Amino acid sequence: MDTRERLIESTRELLWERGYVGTSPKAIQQRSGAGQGSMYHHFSGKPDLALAAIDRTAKELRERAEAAFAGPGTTVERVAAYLRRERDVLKGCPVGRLTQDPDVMADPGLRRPVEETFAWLTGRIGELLEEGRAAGEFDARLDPAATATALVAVLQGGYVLARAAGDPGVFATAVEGALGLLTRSALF
Amino acid sequence: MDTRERLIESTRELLWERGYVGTSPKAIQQRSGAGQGSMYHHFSGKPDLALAAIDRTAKELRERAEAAFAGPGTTVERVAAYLRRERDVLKGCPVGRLTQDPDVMADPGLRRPVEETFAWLTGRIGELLEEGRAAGEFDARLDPAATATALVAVLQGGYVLARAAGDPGVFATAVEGALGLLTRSALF
DNA sequence: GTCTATATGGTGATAGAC
DNA sequence: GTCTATCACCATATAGAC
Repeated sequence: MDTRERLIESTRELLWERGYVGTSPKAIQQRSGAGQGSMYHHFSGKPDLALAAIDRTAKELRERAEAAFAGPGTTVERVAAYLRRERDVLKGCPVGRLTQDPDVMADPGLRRPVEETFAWLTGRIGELLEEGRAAGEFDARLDPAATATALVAVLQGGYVLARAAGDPGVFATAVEGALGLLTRSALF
Repeated sequence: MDTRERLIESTRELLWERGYVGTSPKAIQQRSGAGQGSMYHHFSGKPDLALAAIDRTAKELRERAEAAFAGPGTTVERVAAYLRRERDVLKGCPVGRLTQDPDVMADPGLRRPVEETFAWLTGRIGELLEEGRAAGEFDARLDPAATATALVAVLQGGYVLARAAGDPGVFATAVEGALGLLTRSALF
């Protein structure tokens, strides 16, 4: 892995662990093993490096979601597979945590990938639920878009509650609670 | 409002807006109009002041929730009233945002009120749903505790999605999506 | 590409006068 | 109780040699 690559990967880790405000160029240099001059040669500064890191993290989230959605089963089963996917729960969502970072939200360039990621994810799950509704997989009175938004919110909130409790099981409980509601409505 | 009080209130605002890592003693002094010496006279330092602020914010959240739960209607209606309560959506949850702050989670004293708040809220909603189930308000196969966890997660995740989108409407959509699921299951 | 030197301002506090 | 002085260190770079 070359220096530029190590800088991006170290920044991704630090943004996940400490957020944008809590991540200093010095910390990035130390973790990546790159020097001051090296970092400013490859990137114009902290925002530029953070953008490269955030873009990659957002892309990765999207690819993992697509992989789960492409699996076998009914549409509801594929959505459930994504919700139940293995996760580093106590570390939180590497994209969702950025919404709490005032300096990220204040910078349109840094904010865009965050906004796009959730718009895409919610829209994609909404499409799947729409298909499921058309196939008669659950109560036709449910609004696919609103239900999709609620499911993505359960994931993001599940991270919050699990971190508060210091227990990854809380995330799983939230997901199963939501799937229980969706499944009950599937048995109408 | 005396100096001590202004220090606590200013810290509450700053923790909400910028988090613990993003809030400096200097910023607190400027917002409160208190001097350096004044702040260190009333509090031993940043963690001590943050604890006073977090405790008060947690207490407030609890009181507002109790007020909604004590309203009229069936238990499901009272839970719905809490979920739909007016909120400063784009500012996020003043307690939930602290779970993303590594320095808060690393300090047991600061972390305790956060942990207790969510344990209490989830447990309280679980009790209400348990009552509702006993009263036949919804599908008896639903697990009240898991459903309560999912509902609280929808709130916390709703804040995240609304901030990502820059649109408070997304929070409302998530809540209505979740209530739609709960209501459909009430019509079993 | 990478290094070291240098710079301005912020962070989180302590000391002691008033 | 509040103020000013002082401090050691960190944040976020820029400059220019190698």
